[in-house]
Amino acid sequence: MTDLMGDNRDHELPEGQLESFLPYQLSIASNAVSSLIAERYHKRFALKIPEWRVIAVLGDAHARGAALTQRSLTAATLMDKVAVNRACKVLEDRGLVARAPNKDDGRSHFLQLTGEGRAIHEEVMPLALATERDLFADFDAIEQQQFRSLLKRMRGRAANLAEKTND
Amino acid sequence: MTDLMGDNRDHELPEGQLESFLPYQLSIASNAVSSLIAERYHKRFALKIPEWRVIAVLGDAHARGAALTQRSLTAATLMDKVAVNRACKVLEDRGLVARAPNKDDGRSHFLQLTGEGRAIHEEVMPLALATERDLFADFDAIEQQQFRSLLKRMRGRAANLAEKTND
DNA sequence: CCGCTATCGTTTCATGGGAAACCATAGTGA
DNA sequence: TCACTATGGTTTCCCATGAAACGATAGCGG
Repeated sequence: MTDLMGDNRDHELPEGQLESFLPYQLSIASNAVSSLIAERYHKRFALKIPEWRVIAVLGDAHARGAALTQRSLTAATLMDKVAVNRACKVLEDRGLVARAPNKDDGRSHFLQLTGEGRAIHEEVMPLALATERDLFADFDAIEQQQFRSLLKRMRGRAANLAEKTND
Repeated sequence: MTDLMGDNRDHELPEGQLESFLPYQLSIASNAVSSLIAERYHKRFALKIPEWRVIAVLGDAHARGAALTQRSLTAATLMDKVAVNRACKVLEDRGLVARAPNKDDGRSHFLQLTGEGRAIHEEVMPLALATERDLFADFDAIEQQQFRSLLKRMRGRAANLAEKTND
């Protein structure tokens, strides 16, 4: 029973409950994926994930002819308003987004991609999609759809439980 | 009530690509779950997730009559060695973990739960499992298994891609 | 018009967590 | 035995992140 003291070769894989605990599995999977993404974007475009998200949303908005405030970016990306603000500032300094005055509300501006910003967007999205394809390489179509669906349900479930617990 | 005057095209829900981008879905799902867990543990036991993980692994080790070094905890939890060290220090200060000298290696110690630590472990694990059940409440057995399996494959895939990219 | 409150955006502050530096001990080869 | 390197653990430093405080403007009710 206490053989470990004598033979203290602590081999890996404790095979404990932690390994099979879902939030743990979810967390490490998410971390692994996020790290991969962050590394690729940083390496090729010097963009962090929050900045990339803003570009993705603004690019999409531009395609629909819309301009967004930071507020709507916050809603669209599910990021903190501070994170959005910082990302926008960085992108503005790099000349990838421009602010236009909002005549209806002096507190905010409308943000949109500049020409250069759109060029980056055009380059960045294929990399995103390629990475997604890489990740899904050994998933068939049904598994992909299931995975997305399960993630969405899990997220809704967690949010639901949180708001109940939260007093 | 904050319905911003019709002209304002502010409420467009992100019909965009971001919503359907897998790493995004994974990230927000993971965040939602982690937040829920963190809140519950913090509220009831004043434990943070790293500390909880260490307790889980040490409790499991104890059940097998094993004592672990920080090194093996690092391997078992996939956390940074600094994170492990900090968690251990906190748990030691709270009297939940004790260090025993490692006669074979003067640099490290064997860590194990104290009586009080085991008591916490006994309380904490049911909460973990209950939370997991809550999260899986509307998943049937097959979906649960699929979800775990898909997460594991995705994680392996990401790790694999990362090590290739990284030079 | 005048307060009062709510909201957008920005700045400031505190905290968490990782990278790298550091110390002590172990292992190795001459 | 004596260097030299490797490793477990600890400390230090830095950056990312979110909460709270803040300033400015908007909206609302007198």
